Amino acid sequence: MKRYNPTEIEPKWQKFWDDNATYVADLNSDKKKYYAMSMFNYPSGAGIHIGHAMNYTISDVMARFKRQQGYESYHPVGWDAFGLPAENFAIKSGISPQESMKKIIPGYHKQYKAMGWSNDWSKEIATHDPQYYKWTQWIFAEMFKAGLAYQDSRMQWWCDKDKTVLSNEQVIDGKCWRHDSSDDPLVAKREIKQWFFKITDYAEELLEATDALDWTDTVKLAQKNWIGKSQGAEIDFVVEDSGQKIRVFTTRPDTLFGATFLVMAPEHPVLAKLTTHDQKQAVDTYVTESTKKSELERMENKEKTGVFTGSYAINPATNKKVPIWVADYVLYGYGTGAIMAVPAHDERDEEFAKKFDLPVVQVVGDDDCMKGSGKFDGLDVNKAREDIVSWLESESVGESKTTFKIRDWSVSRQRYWGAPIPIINCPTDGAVLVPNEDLPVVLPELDDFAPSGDGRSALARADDWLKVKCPKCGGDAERETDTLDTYICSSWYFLRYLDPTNDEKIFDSNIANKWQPVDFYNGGDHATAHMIYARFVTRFLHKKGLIDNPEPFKRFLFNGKVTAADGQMFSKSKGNGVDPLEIINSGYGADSLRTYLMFAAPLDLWVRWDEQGVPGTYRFLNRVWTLVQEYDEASEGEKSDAMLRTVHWAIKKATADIDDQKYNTAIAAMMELTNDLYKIKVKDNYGDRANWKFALESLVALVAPFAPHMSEELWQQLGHDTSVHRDSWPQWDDTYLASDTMTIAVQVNGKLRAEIQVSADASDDDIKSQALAQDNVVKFVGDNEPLKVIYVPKKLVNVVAK
RNA sequence: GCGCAGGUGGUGGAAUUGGUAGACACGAGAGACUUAAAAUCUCUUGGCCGAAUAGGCCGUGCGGGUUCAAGUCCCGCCCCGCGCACCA
Repeated sequence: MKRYNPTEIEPKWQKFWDDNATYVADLNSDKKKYYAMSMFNYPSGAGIHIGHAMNYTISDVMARFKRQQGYESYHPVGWDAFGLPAENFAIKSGISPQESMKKIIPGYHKQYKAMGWSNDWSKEIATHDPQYYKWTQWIFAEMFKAGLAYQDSRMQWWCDKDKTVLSNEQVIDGKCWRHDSSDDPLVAKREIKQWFFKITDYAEELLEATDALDWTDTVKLAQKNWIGKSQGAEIDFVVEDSGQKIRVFTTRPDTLFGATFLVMAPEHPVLAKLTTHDQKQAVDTYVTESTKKSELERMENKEKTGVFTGSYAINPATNKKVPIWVADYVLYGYGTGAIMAVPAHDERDEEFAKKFDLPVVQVVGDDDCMKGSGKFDGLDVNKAREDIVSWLESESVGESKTTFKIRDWSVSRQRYWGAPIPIINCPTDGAVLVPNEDLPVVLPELDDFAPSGDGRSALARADDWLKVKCPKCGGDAERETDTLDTYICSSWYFLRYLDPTNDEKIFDSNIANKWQPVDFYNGGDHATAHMIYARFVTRFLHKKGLIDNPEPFKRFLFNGKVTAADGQMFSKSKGNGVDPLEIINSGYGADSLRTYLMFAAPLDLWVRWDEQGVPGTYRFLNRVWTLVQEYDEASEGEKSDAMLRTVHWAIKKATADIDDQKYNTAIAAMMELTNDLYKIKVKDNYGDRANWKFALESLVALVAPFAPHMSEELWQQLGHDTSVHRDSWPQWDDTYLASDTMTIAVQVNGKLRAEIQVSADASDDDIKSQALAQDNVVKFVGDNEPLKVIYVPKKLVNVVAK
């Protein structure tokens, strides 16, 4: 008997699938989900593509496997794209993941090398995909034409390790998203001129559309919080003497009469103007110190700090003088960067007022009605809010205003890799778009990829590439040296996948509309950034009339991750990671690992790594294997249909569970089926060839999404010459699930006292009287007449007695 | 602080959404095979009483409640985890 040996089987089928990629991906099959799961035949799929992400090893594993498979490089779009959803797209579009991977692989390693990363794969030479860059650049160009891409100089997060700016979304706990280990530095802010996408223009509609999404509430809420809409008013305070206006944003215009001082952010541009001579030194010192502090330090220090500017403004409602302070608890990036402080009705202002002994004036009573607010006294706060805003507007000292927390998306990166921004900077014409016919702008080959040190990328040194003629005036000009955030690439790859070879346009709308939106998108760690960007770009393309549906993903599941046994995240610096390759190569194989990761817990739960887990699923796969081997060696014998009931039950259960993304219970059903078949084969010794063939084929096909290699091998052994991954999903037949008898639980006062077997067509009364006749029921009911007998059809009888 | 999701055996987790709690697996124990071990196969495994695969009592974080019936619903606590966090 042949033994189960993953080390031998897995490479064999990997090669087979590589050679027959389009054959495996069958567009016409309606077994989408099944395909989606089983398609990805790289062993790395164990860790990544079929569920729980082993978070820290993603890059390494991908790179190593790409190299094993003969690919020279990979890209984040790559691993995003290779996930479950990507397989979906690959299938829908009729191309294989391998094929799509070849399409979408811009360079990466060169930059890593430049960063001094030590991974051996960084030695590899990068390749770029001009086609993919071309359409990413085209999106930039269209955004630019629509006024949605603009350049601005502002303070921006800066990662010293990558020598690049980061978006707000890429800063996690004060650290760069790529460098977030304990030994990595905190990021700081720098003033840099860079490109932005005006995602704020879409804030309102992104927010409004969020509720209708069929996503989990947690993720929807994260999106809403990130967009962070607040309604309120902007109000002008005039500085005494100078006449300078200071505009503040508040969500509580009703408390205007209680505004007893103003607070400005240290970065506020008019601050210097209104600081008095006496206070100048104190203010300057404070501003310098607080800008030096990282935002994280500012947040950690909850103790309020601040300095008086020496100036006063007039509260437009009370006409009273209120002092103007500077304090870093006011954020320059939000609202107007200045606030009216109402210590009576705002905790933070109250804290500040207490510390610096500033006046507190109550303007809302316990009854939620206004007081001390002149003609607005007695009004309900909600009414007062409206009335005060109308009054402000009529007096031209303020207006109703809605503010969002979300900022424009910073898309410039000072990295070598990534699609170059298709802009030419001309001394006379300014920023000029590279004409469409000149796209793509391809990265030049360089020997040294380190950033140029002046805040620009390595591209600044590529003279031949850099120096060009202005498309408008023909004069000498230079290319933009920033490249685009790779998040842009991952914001639309799912659309390109549908039509990956189109040279004419970004994708064909008819094809895209046929498949969009994505039915089921499974990812990790993408509750905000990626999901908001992808929604934004899709909406933009929708507005351009390229795609009907403005939302990219119908369902989104944020899968859990595997953590170390102590619950901590895997991390390189802690050295507590688990390398999927080690497990695979130690003889258990990728199939066992994949199956374990799916079996350990529901997909959205985080699981702790358990060393015993993979041996467990290996044992299960081994049992499946053995069944097929023994069947092969057994000979014709007695007829038997003992296995059919359990087979049909398992097909039904597993199919429903997989549809529901309940992979753990689907696998449990397959294990039950296997255990049952073991018991049956002892009795009939595989005598009924036809029934056993059906049973084993069904089992193998069910297991295939989780253990694609082994199933393929067994499928061939069972006499097929087509792939198990092609239209093999078994059908169940309900007639085998019907039973002549059923088991009814019998309770007395809700406690289980007996079980009875009754025929399936027994009448309710019959069942009730049988239940009442049980010895144990009689014992507990006693002599008294039962008060009530409840029969829950096909389940239980509950006798209510005194 | 705000929000979200949870709390079930020694462990990971099941439970058709109000209907037999603990599926399946890990771990543990026993047996078969073996010179032996590993592998494999079979059985046992929530706690307590009991010879029992007779039956009983207790049991889903804690305290109350609704119901014929509560892991599931309601009220009040406690504890872990995650996300956001000086957003005016």
